[in-house]
Order: sequence, then C-alpha cells, then structure tokens
Amino acid sequence: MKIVSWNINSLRLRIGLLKKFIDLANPDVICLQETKVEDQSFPIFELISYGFNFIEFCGEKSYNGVAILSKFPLLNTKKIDILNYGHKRHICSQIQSPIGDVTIHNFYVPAGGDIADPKINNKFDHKLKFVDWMSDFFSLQNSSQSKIIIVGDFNIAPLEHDVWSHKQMQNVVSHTAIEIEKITKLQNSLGFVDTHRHFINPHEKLYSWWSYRALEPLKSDRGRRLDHIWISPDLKNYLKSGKIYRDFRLQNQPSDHVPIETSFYFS
DNA sequence: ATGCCCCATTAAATGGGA
Repeated sequence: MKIVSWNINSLRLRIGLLKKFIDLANPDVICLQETKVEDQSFPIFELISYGFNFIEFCGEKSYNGVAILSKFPLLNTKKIDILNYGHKRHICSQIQSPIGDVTIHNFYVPAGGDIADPKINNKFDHKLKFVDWMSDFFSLQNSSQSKIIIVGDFNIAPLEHDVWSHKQMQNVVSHTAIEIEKITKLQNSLGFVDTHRHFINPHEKLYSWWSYRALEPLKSDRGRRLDHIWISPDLKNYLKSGKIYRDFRLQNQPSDHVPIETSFYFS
C-alpha cells in the first residue's frame, strides 16, 4: 500500500500534473493540501475516472482546502474546524486497507506569517495553537484506536538537516525553537514514527519544499522539509519504504512542495 | 541572500504563501 501527501497549491491548476504523478507513482491513497477549490467545483468525476473511487474533500474559495483520494473504501469521514477559525485545514477518514482499517488524518497547518512572535503576529499565534490542538487531540486517542497515520503540510521543519542552514534558519518561521518544541510534543503525544527519517539518516539533508523565488531551486537547494507522513507505533512493522519526489519541483508550473510517499507491506 | 516568485480573485492591486 502506497500513501502520498502533497501540497498541490491549487488542484485545478495542477490536475494535469497530478495525473502525471499518478501515472508515475501509482499510489493507493493521496492526501492533498491547498486545493484552493470550493466543494461544488471539486473535480470529483475526473479523479474517479482516474482510478480513485473513494474521494473526500473539504474546501473553500482561494485558500486552504484538503482532500483524500483513495482506491480503498473510506469510512467515517470527519472534517474538524480546528480552533473555529473557519479554515478548511483538516479531514480524516478510516481506510479499509489491505493492512486493516487505518485512520488517516490530513492536515494543512497554518504557515504562520513572517514574524516569529505570537504577541505581535496573529498568524504565528494561530500556528502554535493549531499544533497544540493536534497534540491535545492525539494525547486523548486511546490505544484501541490504533493504526493511525497523520500526514500533511505541517509547515515545520523539525530537524537540523530538514533545512538548508540550521544556523541561518533559527529565527525563520518554520524552524524556530518554539515550533520545534511544539511539533516534538505532537510527535511524542502518540509516539509517532517520522516515516521518512525512519529510512533516511537524520544527518542527510532532506527537503520537500523549495521557494518559488529561487531561480534554480534544486541547484541552490535551499529547501525545507515541511511535509510529513507519521505513523502510530503499531504500524511500524508494516513499513516498506519512504520517498520524496524531488524532481517534481522541476516540472512545468510546479507546486513549491513536492509529493512525499510512504509504502507499507501487505499482510 | 528569502531575493529577483506564484496563486486566486479580480481587473491593476491585494492577501497569502513560508
């Protein structure tokens, strides 16, 4: 079973690129963020005809928006308006998968604005509270609801080599100490395994996002690992591989984020 | 060295991304 997370930065603009990715990677489940499309305009039939018979989405005009595309049945879909901001930043479903029923949560964590001070920057305050909400939420999940996957654009690069320069990024939103503290607390809330770091040594640079401002993003390679696929500990034995599609940053009209993937063994 | 960008909405700016 292959699961993908991708901040696509406008689904309608990049539906062709999504199909190209599907042809290449053949994923079973795709979680999208920043779909930027209202539900009545969601290209549901186009995606069903592309092999995803089970689709759940939660969108709004211009901003945010999340979706789950699946080849396996999706049950009990929930869309939580986290902290009541009215933003479409969460959707979760139960996947009837070959490795049993798995609950998948798809998050688009707020970017947080420019200034890393919650007292003068409301967006940063929102971001910190959003991650706190996630920690509290998963702290309350009991062990009977096992097999949980959380994915999405967390907008935080937690490790030293998740950014191109740990030193120069220390005061830049996405890699500040307070954000790293919050996301580490989230990871500990349920003992989540960071699936990409499970396969790739923490001393190796690893990114999933490169600024649009870079002329040759992969050459200067000033990226950040903002996108994540985490699993509850009971899924660890199923882990097969992790992959980040770096080259997708070089496609025509790319998203600034690339697709990330985690594969699981059957049985 | 996050700077020289990109997207959606809407009609030449603006808000948001990060």
